[in-house]
Amino acid sequence: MRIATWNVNSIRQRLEPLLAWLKECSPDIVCLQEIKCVDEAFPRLEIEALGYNVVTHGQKTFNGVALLSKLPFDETKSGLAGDDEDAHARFLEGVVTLKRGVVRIACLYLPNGNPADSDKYPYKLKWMSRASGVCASAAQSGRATGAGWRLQCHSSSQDVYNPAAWVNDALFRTATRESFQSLLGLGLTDALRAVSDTPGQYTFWITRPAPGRRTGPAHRSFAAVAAGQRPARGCRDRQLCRAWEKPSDHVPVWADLDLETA
DNA sequence: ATGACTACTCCCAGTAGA
Repeated sequence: MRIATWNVNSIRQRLEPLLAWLKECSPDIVCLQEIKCVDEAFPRLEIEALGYNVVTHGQKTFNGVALLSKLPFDETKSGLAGDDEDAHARFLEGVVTLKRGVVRIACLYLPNGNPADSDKYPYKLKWMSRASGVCASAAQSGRATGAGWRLQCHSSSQDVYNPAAWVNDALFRTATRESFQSLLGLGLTDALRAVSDTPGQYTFWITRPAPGRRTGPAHRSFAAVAAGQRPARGCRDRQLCRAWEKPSDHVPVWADLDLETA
C-alpha cells in the first residue's frame, strides 16, 4: 500500500498538478494539508474521477485537510480530540479495510508555532500532546496505523539547510524535538529517514525571502510518517514537482508499506 | 533594509503563512 502526504498550499491553485501527480504516482491513500477552502469548494468530482474516495475537513481561507483513498472509507472522523475550543481544521482520520485487517490513516497538519515567543507556540505543543494521545489510543486498538503529516518539526539539523538560522525557531526548539521524539516513541516510523539518513532531503522551499534566510530549498518539515511497527519499504520526496509552472512550496512524500490492499 | 513572495478575502488593502 502506498501512502502519500502533500501540503498543497491551496487545492484550487494546485488541482492540475495534483491530478497529474495522482496519475503518475498512483498512491492508494493521500493526505493533503492546507487545502485552504471550505468543504463545499473542494474539487472532489475531478479527484473522484480518478477513482478516489474523498473526505475533507476544510475551513475558510486557512488550514484544511483532506483524505483521498482508492479503498472506500469504513469510517472517518474530523478534528483532533482534546480541545473543544480549537477551531483549526488540522486533523482528519479514516479507516479502510485491507485484504487482511484494516488500517487507520490520519492526516495531520501541525501548527507551525512561530513566533516562538507568542501564544502560537504553546498551542503547537499542546496540539502535539493531543496528537500523542490520539496516536496512543489508536496504537492500543491493534490496528495498523499510517499517517501523512505536515510535521512542522525538525528532528535533527539534517533536516534544515541552515541549522544556525533555526535554533530558536518553533520547528526546531528543544521542546518541539522532544515532543516529536515522544510521538515516534509510540511506535511510529519516520518513513523518509527510515529509508535514508542522507542530509538534504528537503521538502519545503522558501519563496518568501526573510532576513537570514535565502530563498530556495530550506527544510524537511514533512514526512509520510507511517507504521504500526512496520518499517516503510520505500519512500522518497519528489523535487521534480518544484519544476511545475505553479509549484506548491512543498513537495509530496510517500511511503510504500507492506500491506496488501486487495 | 520598514523589503523582497504567494494566496486568501464581503474585490482590495490587510492578514497569514513559515
